[in-house]
Amino acid sequence: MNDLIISKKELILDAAIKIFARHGYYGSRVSDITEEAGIAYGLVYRYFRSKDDVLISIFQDRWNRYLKKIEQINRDLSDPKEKLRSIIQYIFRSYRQNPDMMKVLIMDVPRLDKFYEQDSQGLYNRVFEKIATIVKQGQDKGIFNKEISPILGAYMLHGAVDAIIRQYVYNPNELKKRKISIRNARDHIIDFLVQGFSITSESKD
Amino acid sequence: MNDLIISKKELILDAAIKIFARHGYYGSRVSDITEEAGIAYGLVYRYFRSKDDVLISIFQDRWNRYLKKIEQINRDLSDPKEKLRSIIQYIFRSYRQNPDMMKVLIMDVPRLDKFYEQDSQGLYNRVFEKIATIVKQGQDKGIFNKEISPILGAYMLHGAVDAIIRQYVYNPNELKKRKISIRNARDHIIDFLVQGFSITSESKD
Amino acid sequence: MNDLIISKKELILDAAIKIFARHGYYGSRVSDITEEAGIAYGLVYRYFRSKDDVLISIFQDRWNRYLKKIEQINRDLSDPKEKLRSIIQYIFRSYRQNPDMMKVLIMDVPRLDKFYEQDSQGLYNRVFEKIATIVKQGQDKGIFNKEISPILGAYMLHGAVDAIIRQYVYNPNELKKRKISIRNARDHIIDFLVQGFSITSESKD
Amino acid sequence: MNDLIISKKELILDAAIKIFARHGYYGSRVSDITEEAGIAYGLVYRYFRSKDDVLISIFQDRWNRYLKKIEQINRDLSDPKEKLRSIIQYIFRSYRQNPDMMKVLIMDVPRLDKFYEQDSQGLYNRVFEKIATIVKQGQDKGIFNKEISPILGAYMLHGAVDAIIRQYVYNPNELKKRKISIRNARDHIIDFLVQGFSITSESKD
DNA sequence: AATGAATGAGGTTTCATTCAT
DNA sequence: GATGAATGAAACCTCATTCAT
Repeated sequence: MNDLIISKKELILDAAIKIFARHGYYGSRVSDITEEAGIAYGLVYRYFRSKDDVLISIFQDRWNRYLKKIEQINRDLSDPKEKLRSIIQYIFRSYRQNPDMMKVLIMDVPRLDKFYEQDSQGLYNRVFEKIATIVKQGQDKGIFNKEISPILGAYMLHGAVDAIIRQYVYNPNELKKRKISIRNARDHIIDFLVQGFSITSESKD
Repeated sequence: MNDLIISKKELILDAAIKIFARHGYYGSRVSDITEEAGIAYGLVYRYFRSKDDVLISIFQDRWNRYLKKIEQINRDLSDPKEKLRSIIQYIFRSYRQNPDMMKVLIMDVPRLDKFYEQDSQGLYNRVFEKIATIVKQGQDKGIFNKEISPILGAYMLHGAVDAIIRQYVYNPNELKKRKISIRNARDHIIDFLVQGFSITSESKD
Repeated sequence: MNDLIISKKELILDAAIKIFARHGYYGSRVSDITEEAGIAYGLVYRYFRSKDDVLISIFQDRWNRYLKKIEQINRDLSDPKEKLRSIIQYIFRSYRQNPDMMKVLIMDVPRLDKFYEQDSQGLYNRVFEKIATIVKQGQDKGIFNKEISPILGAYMLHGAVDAIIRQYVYNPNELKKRKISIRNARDHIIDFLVQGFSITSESKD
Repeated sequence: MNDLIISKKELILDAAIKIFARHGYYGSRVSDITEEAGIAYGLVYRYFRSKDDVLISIFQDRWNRYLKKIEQINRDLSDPKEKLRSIIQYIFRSYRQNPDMMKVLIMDVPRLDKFYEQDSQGLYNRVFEKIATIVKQGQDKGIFNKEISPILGAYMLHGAVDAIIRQYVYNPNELKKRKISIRNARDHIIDFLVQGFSITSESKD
């Protein structure tokens, strides 16, 4: 029973994601959010300090889950390749389940000054460190190319994944034209990136 | 002689880059730009339709050059690996020469509604098509893995490069901590991406 | 026994005085008052019609006491000079006992629209009439200068006293610099004002 | 010709005085001011930092003139009694010429936090020091009672004058009832206050 | 009586754009 | 072309008041 009751905070956050995804953060009015949520204008300010705060909360809520997911993947799997594959799959799954959320995370969050403050950057960096650690494990195990800086690898992995998703969100025609489905794309990316990390005959030279 | 005279339009564009880089597009006022340029408040509107238009002009100016550069690389080099290497080097060189410009291109341009209108997307897509064509050449020559969609490869390449540059711009401490210089990073990326594209013993199976 | 129980109304009033004194009427939120009083947000509205009403109640509570005090002074003393002296002493004593209250009475009450409505002005004017009557008595007894309008005298007396207290409240450094204590000031004022009313060689001309 | 052109700043200030006098500072909207001035909404913010700033400017403009007037009185007259008389006359004349202005100065200015900042308090205190100096001169000349602290005298003088004017502004019925005209009042006050300062037979004892 | 979540009107300020000179 | 004063729409946030529990 209690599970059915969505907290007001959650309600606002969900509405904000929908609205931000539609018009972008700067194109969205607080009143759009409250209207979407079916609540009174001022109520947002009982749960959030400001409009900024709503956006940052979306980021933090989501990236905390992401961090936990990575930790879980770390526990459940042992092969670094599988771990990276799992992370990428998770990102794509998140996109399919809530494309609006992903849109907001990719397009709106990084525009916000507050995102670059200590608090959020800490969380942001922690995620990349975790991914870098996985790369490092692969290197130690002799699976991944030792030439690659683990942290740079983590950034590149994310950059590549984000770029693809961004195309699906904002420029889908180019991909439809070529008949590349999102699942297709995901598998390409996994192959490409995992291979990028791997030791090959060439890099063995 | 004429080359020494910077047109007013150019003057405004240069000032805008500096200002947008500093405070972001939404954090910048038109008056900030004119002040930086040392011109009258309203003059921007003689050269540009709107504030949006200024940002889009920066994008178009730059990406037209970028397109030409890729075409030149295409003419001058024949090895697809070398071509991609050259493109990546060009992007990093551009960043080193004008980091503000790159900041604006990565952070502000893609977050502007107008960027997703026909006009700009045409230019944007043309660049990615060119890069995709290079990947295709590599595949036809038996150098690149045929499994990879050329267009996805192009997006990933750019996404990875952008992600790294974004870290240098917004989160440099993490990279300084690890003593990874920008040139270092560039070479890592080149190795990683070019290998990602390449046929390897593994992908040959 | 009942005397020890402070009614909720009283509790709110005391909290309001503290809060209004600190931030001024317009700078104080109803929630500040309830927080200070340690009661629920909405409870103020069970005891008062509005925020205005709280301030007006402070005024009325206090000025009713003040009126009674003046009446008592009128009964207990006979010399008009002594009466005025007593009134001034009472005001200063009130200030010393509850400076916050005086701050509110001097600064907030007279700047509230509602204060100028019939209801409060009646009480306000009754006090000044009482003081004017004392001046009149002095004139009739040949002690006070008949040239002075009693009501104007009453206003001036209060204006002078209020001005001094206001300085102690808002600009105490100027008085500290000159080492004038509040009791000092009180005695000066009494002398000055009582003399102002008195018949002198000059005014006898 | 130039004299006929009122600067925009002046225009706004005049409108603000009218509006503040009518509804009080907190009851006045910036749009009321611009409407009264017949100008665009945002123009206020080209000439003033904020609504606060408009009110403070009124105070500073006026009190700077007041200070100059006192200085002029100081130069032109020699008898301290005459000087005080002149100051009081000046205040009453100001009131008659622009009652709205006086209303604002008495009722709105002292409510404003900014008024208590260094800048405005400096000006405020300088005026009182000047008046105190005149009292001191009178004491040195053997005309004024040495018992009175000059600065307290200055405060009392102003407090008494302000109190009377306030009654004319907000509570005129009480004075009309008693048929006391404003000029009447002025002369009473002058007599009362100047006598308050003077050496009398009584204070000579 | 007590609580505090919910309401929503209202006002300040910002700033892109226009326009008279 | 150049200037910068003028315009006014737009939106965030506050907070007095109400109301369901």
